[in-house]
Amino acid sequence: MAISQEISYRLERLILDGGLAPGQKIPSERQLAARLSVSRAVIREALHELQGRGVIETRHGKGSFVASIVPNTDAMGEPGPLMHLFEGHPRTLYDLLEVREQLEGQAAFLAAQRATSIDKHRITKAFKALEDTDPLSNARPDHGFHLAIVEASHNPVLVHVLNSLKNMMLMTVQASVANLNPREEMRKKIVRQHRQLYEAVMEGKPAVAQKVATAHVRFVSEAMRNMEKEGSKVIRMPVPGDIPARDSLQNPH
Amino acid sequence: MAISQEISYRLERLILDGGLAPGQKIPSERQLAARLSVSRAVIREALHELQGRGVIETRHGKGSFVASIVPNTDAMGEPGPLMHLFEGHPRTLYDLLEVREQLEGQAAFLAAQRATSIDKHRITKAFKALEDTDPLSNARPDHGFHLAIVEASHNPVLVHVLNSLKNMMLMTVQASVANLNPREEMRKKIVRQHRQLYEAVMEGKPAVAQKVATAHVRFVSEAMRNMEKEGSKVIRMPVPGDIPARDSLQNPH
DNA sequence: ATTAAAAACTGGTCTGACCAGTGTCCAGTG
DNA sequence: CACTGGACACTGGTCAGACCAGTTTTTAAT
Repeated sequence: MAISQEISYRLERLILDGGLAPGQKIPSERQLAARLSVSRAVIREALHELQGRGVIETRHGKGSFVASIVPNTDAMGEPGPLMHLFEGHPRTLYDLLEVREQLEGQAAFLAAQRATSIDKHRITKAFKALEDTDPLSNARPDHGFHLAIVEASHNPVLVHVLNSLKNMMLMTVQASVANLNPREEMRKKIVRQHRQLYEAVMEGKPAVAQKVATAHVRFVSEAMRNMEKEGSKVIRMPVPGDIPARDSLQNPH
Repeated sequence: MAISQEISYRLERLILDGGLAPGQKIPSERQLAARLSVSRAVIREALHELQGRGVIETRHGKGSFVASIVPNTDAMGEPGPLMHLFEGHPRTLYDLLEVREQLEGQAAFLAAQRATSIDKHRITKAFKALEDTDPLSNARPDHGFHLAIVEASHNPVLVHVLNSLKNMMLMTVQASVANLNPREEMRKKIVRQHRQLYEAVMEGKPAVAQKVATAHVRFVSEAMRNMEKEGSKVIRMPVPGDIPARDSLQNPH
């Protein structure tokens, strides 16, 4: 194996095993090169590898620093090996929505087909909560409504996959409702879509439910696209310097 | 932003957006350096970054190659977040196929819509391998054919999700082809379905491709259901120490 | 035609130089 | 005295050319 890779592994293990804390500065390239008796080039290559892996961040004139490790582990679903796809690639968001469009439609279809009276009760409850809520803070009800429908599909695999996708979205996007609702026309359209979806599921019309749900996701997706064109930042990228405050631990002056 | 990062970004977008297909060779470092008017060093740094991100693989003396998207990263021994769903619930297999039906259809749709000439070449190659193979041992070609189509969709999220589902299936089911092919009528039907799918994708008929792919999965699913009724064991419970070859995706050599 | 050596690729490493940001520290200024 | 400015000593970023080490292709001898 190449030297640069051995070094990148050694450094990564050093970091992950706790030898170096997030935000902490890594020795300079020249120091590492001297210390490990290799050229500066291989050090730089090793560091770039770690950089690509998100383990460190490098700032011109300052040095390289251990990146804050993904704060996962919370009750939410796995951060996933997919996360790296997002870094700097807004397009992936739309890939994601493209898939969601399909699955959300299927969920609606199955829900309309299989929902039991208990499911329907839950869906109704969630729907009313959605209607009664202040548009400004209705991210949670919105989620709850869709979740109720997905669960009514009685397909655990579907539930899991959609849940994963949603978690991935939450990590990259400001909640869509929070972005879209402020615009009155859009808000009204979304409310109508929700109502149509609700009714189709309750009345047991799978084909209609699927169509409405698919259209709903597509609508949201395109709305985001437009907003992006208008300059609003939809994607939230990891920005250097976004890893603040930890430096204070480090520089004793 | 540093030049090396701009380059790595450009290359990655090129790859994800379909300019370069998995397994394909990337121009040599010296060529890239000359073409982009930068030193070889920055090219190497950019490539190391992509390497760290798992986008490419480099082999001494041969060159750098686009990695099969979503190869592993979480691989090796991970039981997987979903595995617990299966324990003692054969039904989940059909839930899984239900979802796959939808996604495989979408993949076919997108592939028919977006496949580049390179994609088409790979698909054709996989298809011919499928036709030329002894039905008894054609689990791999079958997999390769479907994978080629999915990757031609140029939606990394879709690739990842389907790959996850497929891994789950491999852990629970004897490869469907191995079960189904012995029955001559079924084998013929499946071969015809494959051919239809192939032609629809190659001729750029998204709607047809989607329909055929969906029908194909459904057919396999129902065939399994029937076999189960007849007493054949389809489900294979996960056994410790089983964890079969996840590397099934890895290509090029 | 077969085979073995040679040449022409590929990536991997080294060296030493210079450019470009950042922070420090000290002299000269008000 | 406080303050500003600039030299200087860091940091990473880029460049050039050389050579080593695998791989493939071409060539030449059998």
